[in-house]
Amino acid sequence: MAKNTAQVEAITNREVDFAKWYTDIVTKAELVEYTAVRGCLTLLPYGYAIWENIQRTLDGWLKDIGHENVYLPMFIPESLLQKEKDHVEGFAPEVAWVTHGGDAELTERLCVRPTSETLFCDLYAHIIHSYRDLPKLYNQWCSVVRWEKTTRPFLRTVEFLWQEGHTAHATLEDAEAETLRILNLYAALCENVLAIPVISGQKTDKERFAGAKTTYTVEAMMHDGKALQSGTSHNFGDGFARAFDIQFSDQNNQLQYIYQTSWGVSTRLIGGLIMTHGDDNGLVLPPKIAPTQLIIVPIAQHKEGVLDVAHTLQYRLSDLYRIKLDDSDKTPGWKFSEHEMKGIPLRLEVGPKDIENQQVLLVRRDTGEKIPVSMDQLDHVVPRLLDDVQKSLYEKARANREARTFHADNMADFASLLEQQTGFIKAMWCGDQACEDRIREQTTATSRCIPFAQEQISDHCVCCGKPAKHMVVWGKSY
RNA sequence: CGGGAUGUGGCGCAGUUUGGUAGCGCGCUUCGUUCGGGACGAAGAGGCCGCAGGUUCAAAUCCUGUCAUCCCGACCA
Repeated sequence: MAKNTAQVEAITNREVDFAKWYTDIVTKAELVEYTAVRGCLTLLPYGYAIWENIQRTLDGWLKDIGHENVYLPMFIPESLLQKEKDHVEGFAPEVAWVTHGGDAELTERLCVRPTSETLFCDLYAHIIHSYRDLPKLYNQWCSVVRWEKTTRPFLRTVEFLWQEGHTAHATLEDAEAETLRILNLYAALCENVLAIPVISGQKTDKERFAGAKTTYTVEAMMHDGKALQSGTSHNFGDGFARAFDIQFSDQNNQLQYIYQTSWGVSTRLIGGLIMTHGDDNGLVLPPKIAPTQLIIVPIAQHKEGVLDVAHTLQYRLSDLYRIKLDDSDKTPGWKFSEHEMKGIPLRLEVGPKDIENQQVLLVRRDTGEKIPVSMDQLDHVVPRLLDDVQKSLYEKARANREARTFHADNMADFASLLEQQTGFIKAMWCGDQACEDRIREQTTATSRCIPFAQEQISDHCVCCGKPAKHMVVWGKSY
């Protein structure tokens, strides 16, 4: 069936200009509104609702495995930020400073938190004294500020919402287990809820978090083949503990440094959702995260009985699903396009003819497939379709990633593969940062991660030819 | 931070070259007719032309500065 051209022209074609398409979606789907401050966006109700769903899901999971939420200040005294050398070097260039309170200049300037490691360390130094105080499994939902030079909605903004978990443990092994436990949680969030396939692995030293011993990551591939770092989990070892002097007495009354982790996901995940599933008609949301899972569009709603039936259906289904009825006075065609732009997974059309036949028309957002369903079958069909949309979106994204993932055994192949198309390159690496730097210079690709699922592509480094240590996934990133 | 582009009713744009006091489409309001893929008609409302200086009798238009947005780099856990 031919699509009406008006709606196709409404947003930039995805294959023609992916960046423009993306910014069209974030505004036209009413996710964000630009503000007077560069890089700071208003999250509109629909965008914020997606975040609330992500938040609700992850927050529940974290609490299930013993984490507690806290809230620490948004200001960090300069002296505190300075305590861990690598950390401050990593963040100092992009922090915002508060220098005045009212008219009075502060004796010590305060930075607006770019992340809260230093505050958590300060806290832990105060409240951890004994092995009985461990572990501490704290999480914070907040916003942070990083004075980024270039910004893009959701992907990189000056202020953004996130959760940051900060945990303290008695041993390195406990910290490592926590780091990986959270990484798995992030992978599950991405794959099972957001339908975004990810590659779990370890960051190279070059890409590691400032002050961390080890950084793990879940890396996703967007529709255009670029990588999106979707969540990170860091094992700090006892580095911060030594810098902040956080010690506890163990069972043998010996003073020991604590071992710490930190981990976070942010509203960047919403950018991931858009760029993974969206199409030329707008956003496409997986049912598990969609603020509205099914939209009811009455046809000829002014006619006797139509709205009554629509309301009855809404009432009947709304116990189990997030449902809305659009009884505004727009035309049906307008509503179809609008709710497609918003990515609502299922549409239910009901009009006079349907009522006569005791049926409705269900339309899938992901495929456009139209499915007539008799009203008494709805309770069975809707959950099955929502489940199928969820799975299809994941499979489609996975297939795209596989189609854009290549192996390279030498630099010529590496470069020419990336010239032909954007995607992931799996290639062996010797572990030397000089090779990592050279690859970036020659191809603009960076190491995304050293996947846990290693493959033996060859036995030598793709760059220098020396014996290889790891298979690394490389790609251009957001 | 470097290179490029763009800022004109809510949105998208024309007008800038050649200075003369702002226009189109969509959207918005009201009424009527419509309603299974962004309906139609009629009547309305809405703009110190991003901001600040300057040149001029006169600036959306010329000059300087500045801010913002987008693209490409650099930077970025």
